[in-house]
Amino acid sequence: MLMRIDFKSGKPAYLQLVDQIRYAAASGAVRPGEPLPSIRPLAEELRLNRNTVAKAYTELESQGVIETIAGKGCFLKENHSPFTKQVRHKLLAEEIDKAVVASHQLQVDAETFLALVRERLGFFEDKKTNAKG
Amino acid sequence: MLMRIDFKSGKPAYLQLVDQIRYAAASGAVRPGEPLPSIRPLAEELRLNRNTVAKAYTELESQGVIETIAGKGCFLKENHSPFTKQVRHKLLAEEIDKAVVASHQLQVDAETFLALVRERLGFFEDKKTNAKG
DNA sequence: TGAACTGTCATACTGTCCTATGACAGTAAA
DNA sequence: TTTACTGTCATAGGACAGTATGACAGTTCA
Repeated sequence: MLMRIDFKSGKPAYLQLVDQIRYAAASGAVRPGEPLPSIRPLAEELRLNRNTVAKAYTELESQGVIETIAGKGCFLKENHSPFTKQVRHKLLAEEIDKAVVASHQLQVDAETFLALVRERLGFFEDKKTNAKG
Repeated sequence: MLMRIDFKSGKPAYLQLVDQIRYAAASGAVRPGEPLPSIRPLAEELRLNRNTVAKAYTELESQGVIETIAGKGCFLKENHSPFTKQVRHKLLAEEIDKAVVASHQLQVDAETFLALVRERLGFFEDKKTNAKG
Protein backbone atom coordinates (compact mmCIF):
# COMPACT_ATOMS: atom_id res chain seq x y z
CA MET A 1 0.00 0.00 0.00
CA LEU A 2 1.69 3.15 -1.23
CA MET A 3 0.81 6.31 0.63
CA ARG A 4 1.68 9.84 -0.24
CA ILE A 5 0.89 13.11 1.49
CA ASP A 6 0.65 16.35 -0.40
CA PHE A 7 1.60 19.01 2.11
CA LYS A 8 0.70 21.80 -0.28
CA SER A 9 -2.81 20.60 -0.99
CA GLY A 10 -4.41 22.38 1.93
CA LYS A 11 -6.23 19.19 2.81
CA PRO A 12 -5.33 17.92 6.29
CA ALA A 13 -2.76 15.13 6.27
CA TYR A 14 -4.91 12.82 8.34
CA LEU A 15 -7.83 13.14 5.92
CA GLN A 16 -5.58 12.42 2.97
CA LEU A 17 -4.58 9.24 4.76
CA VAL A 18 -8.19 8.32 5.46
CA ASP A 19 -9.09 8.72 1.80
CA GLN A 20 -6.14 6.71 0.60
CA ILE A 21 -6.86 3.84 2.91
CA ARG A 22 -10.55 3.78 1.99
CA TYR A 23 -9.50 3.82 -1.64
CA ALA A 24 -7.04 0.98 -1.01
CA ALA A 25 -9.79 -1.02 0.66
CA ALA A 26 -12.20 -0.44 -2.20
CA SER A 27 -9.65 -1.43 -4.83
CA GLY A 28 -8.48 -4.55 -3.03
CA ALA A 29 -4.99 -3.31 -2.23
CA VAL A 30 -5.71 -4.26 1.36
CA ARG A 31 -8.02 -7.10 2.19
CA PRO A 32 -10.19 -7.76 5.21
CA GLY A 33 -8.21 -9.10 8.13
CA GLU A 34 -4.92 -7.80 6.80
CA PRO A 35 -2.87 -5.51 9.02
CA LEU A 36 -2.33 -1.89 8.14
CA PRO A 37 1.08 -0.30 8.53
CA SER A 38 1.71 0.41 12.18
CA ILE A 39 1.44 3.96 13.33
CA ARG A 40 5.01 4.88 14.17
CA PRO A 41 6.78 3.47 11.10
CA LEU A 42 4.13 4.92 8.81
CA ALA A 43 4.43 8.30 10.49
CA GLU A 44 8.17 8.22 10.02
CA GLU A 45 7.89 7.21 6.39
CA LEU A 46 5.44 9.99 5.64
CA ARG A 47 7.19 12.49 7.91
CA LEU A 48 4.10 12.96 9.99
CA ASN A 49 3.64 13.01 13.71
CA ARG A 50 2.59 9.66 15.19
CA ASN A 51 -0.60 11.22 16.45
CA THR A 52 -1.54 12.53 13.03
CA VAL A 53 -1.49 8.98 11.71
CA ALA A 54 -3.26 7.80 14.85
CA LYS A 55 -5.98 10.34 14.20
CA ALA A 56 -6.50 8.98 10.70
CA TYR A 57 -6.81 5.47 12.11
CA THR A 58 -9.25 6.63 14.76
CA GLU A 59 -11.36 8.25 12.06
CA LEU A 60 -11.29 5.07 9.99
CA GLU A 61 -12.33 3.03 12.99
CA SER A 62 -15.27 5.32 13.64
CA GLN A 63 -16.26 4.86 9.99
CA GLY A 64 -16.17 1.12 10.49
CA VAL A 65 -13.40 0.61 7.96
CA ILE A 66 -10.74 -0.76 10.26
CA GLU A 67 -10.53 -2.47 13.59
CA THR A 68 -7.81 -1.62 16.03
CA ILE A 69 -6.53 -3.83 18.79
CA ALA A 70 -4.41 -2.02 21.32
CA GLY A 71 -0.99 -3.60 21.54
CA LYS A 72 -1.46 -5.61 18.35
CA GLY A 73 -2.23 -3.23 15.53
CA CYS A 74 -4.89 -2.11 13.09
CA PHE A 75 -6.63 -4.42 10.68
CA LEU A 76 -8.96 -3.97 7.77
CA LYS A 77 -12.45 -4.93 8.83
CA GLU A 78 -14.71 -7.33 7.05
CA ASN A 79 -17.14 -4.72 5.92
CA HIS A 80 -20.53 -5.45 7.28
CA SER A 81 -22.32 -2.17 7.17
CA PRO A 82 -24.55 -1.83 10.22
CA PHE A 83 -27.27 -0.15 8.18
CA THR A 84 -30.35 -1.50 6.48
CA LYS A 85 -30.31 -1.73 2.73
CA GLN A 86 -32.64 1.25 2.57
CA VAL A 87 -30.37 3.45 4.64
CA ARG A 88 -27.30 2.35 2.70
CA HIS A 89 -28.98 3.29 -0.55
CA LYS A 90 -29.94 6.65 0.87
CA LEU A 91 -26.38 7.38 1.97
CA LEU A 92 -25.07 6.33 -1.39
CA ALA A 93 -27.65 8.42 -3.22
CA GLU A 94 -26.35 11.49 -1.41
CA GLU A 95 -22.86 10.75 -2.61
CA ILE A 96 -24.10 10.18 -6.13
CA ASP A 97 -26.06 13.42 -6.09
CA LYS A 98 -22.86 15.33 -5.47
CA ALA A 99 -21.41 13.84 -8.61
CA VAL A 100 -24.59 14.57 -10.56
CA VAL A 101 -24.52 18.20 -9.46
CA ALA A 102 -20.86 18.39 -10.44
CA SER A 103 -21.66 16.93 -13.86
CA HIS A 104 -24.19 19.67 -14.40
CA GLN A 105 -21.70 22.39 -13.64
CA LEU A 106 -19.03 20.69 -15.72
CA GLN A 107 -21.49 20.41 -18.58
CA VAL A 108 -21.20 16.68 -18.92
CA ASP A 109 -24.40 15.20 -20.29
CA ALA A 110 -26.18 12.27 -18.69
CA GLU A 111 -25.02 9.73 -21.24
CA THR A 112 -21.38 10.69 -20.94
CA PHE A 113 -21.77 10.72 -17.19
CA LEU A 114 -23.10 7.18 -17.20
CA ALA A 115 -20.27 6.04 -19.43
CA LEU A 116 -17.79 7.60 -17.04
CA VAL A 117 -19.42 5.84 -14.10
CA ARG A 118 -19.15 2.52 -15.88
CA GLU A 119 -15.53 3.20 -16.65
CA ARG A 120 -14.69 3.99 -13.03
CA LEU A 121 -16.58 0.97 -11.77
CA GLY A 122 -14.61 -1.14 -14.21
CA PHE A 123 -11.38 0.44 -13.08
CA PHE A 124 -11.96 -0.53 -9.47
CA GLU A 125 -13.21 -3.96 -10.47
CA ASP A 126 -10.03 -4.60 -12.43
CA LYS A 127 -7.88 -3.50 -9.56
CA LYS A 128 -9.68 -5.84 -7.21
CA THR A 129 -9.25 -8.73 -9.62
CA ASN A 130 -5.58 -8.09 -10.19
CA ALA A 131 -4.69 -7.27 -6.59
CA LYS A 132 -2.11 -9.48 -4.97
CA GLY A 133 -3.65 -12.70 -3.80
CA MET B 1 -35.82 28.61 -4.15
CA LEU B 2 -36.34 27.23 -0.67
CA MET B 3 -33.31 27.32 1.59
CA ARG B 4 -32.90 25.79 4.96
CA ILE B 5 -29.98 25.82 7.37
CA ASP B 6 -29.44 23.07 9.87
CA PHE B 7 -27.63 24.71 12.74
CA LYS B 8 -27.08 21.40 14.48
CA SER B 9 -25.45 19.67 11.54
CA GLY B 10 -21.93 20.84 12.33
CA LYS B 11 -21.51 21.86 8.71
CA PRO B 12 -20.83 25.58 8.30
CA ALA B 13 -23.88 27.58 7.34
CA TYR B 14 -22.21 29.18 4.34
CA LEU B 15 -21.28 25.76 2.91
CA GLN B 16 -24.82 24.50 3.36
CA LEU B 17 -25.95 27.49 1.33
CA VAL B 18 -23.36 26.80 -1.36
CA ASP B 19 -24.53 23.22 -1.71
CA GLN B 20 -28.18 24.16 -1.85
CA ILE B 21 -27.66 26.75 -4.53
CA ARG B 22 -25.53 24.42 -6.62
CA TYR B 23 -28.25 21.82 -6.20
CA ALA B 24 -30.90 24.35 -7.22
CA ALA B 25 -28.89 25.22 -10.31
CA ALA B 26 -28.46 21.61 -11.28
CA SER B 27 -32.15 20.86 -10.87
CA GLY B 28 -33.35 23.91 -12.75
CA ALA B 29 -34.90 25.68 -9.77
CA VAL B 30 -32.82 28.67 -10.77
CA ARG B 31 -31.92 29.33 -14.35
CA PRO B 32 -29.02 31.12 -15.93
CA GLY B 33 -29.45 34.88 -15.82
CA GLU B 34 -31.96 34.76 -13.01
CA PRO B 35 -31.24 36.73 -9.85
CA LEU B 36 -30.53 35.01 -6.58
CA PRO B 37 -32.10 36.28 -3.38
CA SER B 38 -30.25 39.36 -2.25
CA ILE B 39 -27.89 39.03 0.63
CA ARG B 40 -29.63 40.97 3.38
CA PRO B 41 -33.18 39.63 3.01
CA LEU B 42 -31.89 36.08 2.66
CA ALA B 43 -29.72 36.49 5.73
CA GLU B 44 -32.68 37.73 7.70
CA GLU B 45 -34.91 34.93 6.49
CA LEU B 46 -32.35 32.30 7.45
CA ARG B 47 -31.31 34.12 10.61
CA LEU B 48 -27.74 34.39 9.45
CA ASN B 49 -25.38 37.30 9.43
CA ARG B 50 -25.25 39.19 6.13
CA ASN B 51 -21.61 38.32 5.80
CA THR B 52 -22.23 34.63 6.18
CA VAL B 53 -24.52 34.72 3.16
CA ALA B 54 -22.04 36.98 1.38
CA LYS B 55 -19.34 34.41 1.99
CA ALA B 56 -21.45 31.70 0.39
CA TYR B 57 -21.97 33.93 -2.64
CA THR B 58 -18.27 34.71 -2.84
CA GLU B 59 -17.51 31.00 -2.79
CA LEU B 60 -20.07 30.36 -5.52
CA GLU B 61 -18.56 33.09 -7.64
CA SER B 62 -15.10 31.60 -7.28
CA GLN B 63 -16.59 28.28 -8.41
CA GLY B 64 -18.00 29.99 -11.45
CA VAL B 65 -21.59 29.24 -10.51
CA ILE B 66 -22.84 32.78 -10.11
CA GLU B 67 -21.92 36.22 -11.25
CA THR B 68 -22.16 39.15 -8.93
CA ILE B 69 -22.53 42.75 -9.91
CA ALA B 70 -21.93 45.18 -7.08
CA GLY B 71 -24.94 47.39 -6.57
CA LYS B 72 -27.21 45.19 -8.70
CA GLY B 73 -27.18 41.71 -7.29
CA CYS B 74 -26.09 38.14 -7.90
CA PHE B 75 -27.16 36.12 -10.90
CA LEU B 76 -26.86 32.53 -11.94
CA LYS B 77 -24.21 32.25 -14.57
CA GLU B 78 -24.57 30.56 -17.92
CA ASN B 79 -22.30 27.72 -17.08
CA HIS B 80 -19.43 27.65 -19.46
CA SER B 81 -16.79 25.67 -17.68
CA PRO B 82 -13.38 27.14 -18.40
CA PHE B 83 -11.81 23.69 -18.58
CA THR B 84 -11.09 21.41 -21.48
CA LYS B 85 -13.25 18.38 -21.89
CA GLN B 86 -10.40 16.23 -20.67
CA VAL B 87 -9.96 18.19 -17.47
CA ARG B 88 -13.70 18.27 -16.84
CA HIS B 89 -13.86 14.51 -17.16
CA LYS B 90 -10.95 14.12 -14.79
CA LEU B 91 -12.60 16.34 -12.19
CA LEU B 92 -15.84 14.46 -12.55
CA ALA B 93 -14.08 11.10 -12.30
CA GLU B 94 -12.70 12.12 -8.93
CA GLU B 95 -16.20 12.88 -7.72
CA ILE B 96 -17.47 9.59 -9.08
CA ASP B 97 -14.64 7.69 -7.44
CA LYS B 98 -15.78 8.94 -4.06
CA ALA B 99 -19.18 7.44 -4.69
CA VAL B 100 -17.63 4.19 -5.93
CA VAL B 101 -15.51 3.91 -2.79
CA ALA B 102 -18.60 4.61 -0.71
CA SER B 103 -20.52 1.90 -2.56
CA HIS B 104 -17.81 -0.57 -1.67
CA GLN B 105 -18.01 0.23 1.99
CA LEU B 106 -21.80 0.20 1.90
CA GLN B 107 -21.71 -3.14 0.15
CA VAL B 108 -23.71 -2.07 -2.82
CA ASP B 109 -22.79 -4.09 -5.88
CA ALA B 110 -21.91 -2.53 -9.22
CA GLU B 111 -25.22 -3.30 -10.85
CA THR B 112 -27.28 -1.81 -8.04
CA PHE B 113 -24.95 1.16 -8.02
CA LEU B 114 -25.51 1.79 -11.70
CA ALA B 115 -29.25 1.52 -11.25
CA LEU B 116 -29.06 4.06 -8.46
CA VAL B 117 -27.05 6.41 -10.64
CA ARG B 118 -29.65 6.19 -13.37
CA GLU B 119 -32.38 6.85 -10.87
CA ARG B 120 -30.66 9.97 -9.54
CA LEU B 121 -29.93 11.24 -13.02
CA GLY B 122 -33.58 10.77 -13.85
CA PHE B 123 -34.61 12.56 -10.70
CA PHE B 124 -32.64 15.66 -11.63
CA GLU B 125 -33.77 15.45 -15.23
CA ASP B 126 -37.41 15.40 -14.15
CA LYS B 127 -36.91 18.35 -11.89
CA LYS B 128 -35.35 20.33 -14.70
CA THR B 129 -38.21 19.47 -17.02
CA ASN B 130 -40.87 20.39 -14.51
CA ALA B 131 -39.20 23.50 -13.17
CA LYS B 132 -41.15 26.70 -13.55
CA GLY B 133 -40.85 28.06 -17.01
C1' DT C 1 10.68 -10.34 34.01
C1' DG C 2 12.43 -7.41 30.46
C1' DA C 3 12.63 -5.58 25.95
C1' DA C 4 10.47 -4.12 21.93
C1' DC C 5 6.80 -3.57 19.79
C1' DT C 6 1.72 -2.22 19.39
C1' DG C 7 -2.09 1.70 20.11
C1' DT C 8 -3.98 5.54 23.70
C1' DC C 9 -4.57 9.50 26.27
C1' DA C 10 -3.92 14.23 28.31
C1' DT C 11 -2.26 18.32 27.19
C1' DA C 12 -0.79 22.31 24.74
C1' DC C 13 0.47 25.27 20.97
C1' DT C 14 -0.65 27.39 16.60
C1' DG C 15 -3.19 28.70 12.93
C1' DT C 16 -7.44 28.92 10.55
C1' DC C 17 -12.40 28.88 10.18
C1' DC C 18 -16.80 30.89 11.13
C1' DT C 19 -19.37 34.45 12.26
C1' DA C 20 -20.38 39.26 13.44
C1' DT C 21 -20.07 44.57 13.37
C1' DG C 22 -19.52 48.78 11.18
C1' DA C 23 -18.11 51.62 7.52
C1' DC C 24 -17.86 51.87 2.59
C1' DA C 25 -18.99 51.93 -2.59
C1' DG C 26 -21.77 51.07 -6.78
C1' DT C 27 -26.69 51.37 -8.94
C1' DA C 28 -31.32 52.95 -9.69
C1' DA C 29 -35.14 55.80 -9.39
C1' DA C 30 -37.63 59.74 -7.47
C1' DT D 1 -29.30 65.09 -4.85
C1' DT D 2 -31.51 62.07 -1.87
C1' DT D 3 -33.05 57.66 -0.62
C1' DA D 4 -32.95 52.97 -0.64
C1' DC D 5 -31.42 49.33 -2.31
C1' DT D 6 -27.43 46.33 -4.04
C1' DG D 7 -22.57 43.95 -2.81
C1' DT D 8 -17.58 44.79 -0.40
C1' DC D 9 -14.08 45.25 2.78
C1' DA D 10 -11.42 45.58 7.26
C1' DT D 11 -11.45 43.96 11.46
C1' DA D 12 -12.10 41.21 15.56
C1' DG D 13 -13.36 37.59 18.78
C1' DG D 14 -14.49 32.91 19.90
C1' DA D 15 -14.27 28.26 18.68
C1' DC D 16 -12.24 24.57 16.64
C1' DA D 17 -8.95 21.91 13.68
C1' DG D 18 -4.49 20.16 13.04
C1' DT D 19 -0.42 18.89 14.85
C1' DA D 20 3.08 17.91 18.45
C1' DT D 21 5.18 16.06 23.07
C1' DG D 22 5.45 12.99 26.70
C1' DA D 23 3.72 9.52 29.62
C1' DC D 24 0.98 5.44 29.66
C1' DA D 25 -1.03 0.63 28.80
C1' DG D 26 -1.73 -3.79 26.27
C1' DT D 27 0.73 -7.76 23.51
C1' DT D 28 4.31 -10.75 22.27
C1' DC D 29 8.34 -13.21 22.60
C1' DA D 30 12.64 -14.41 24.64
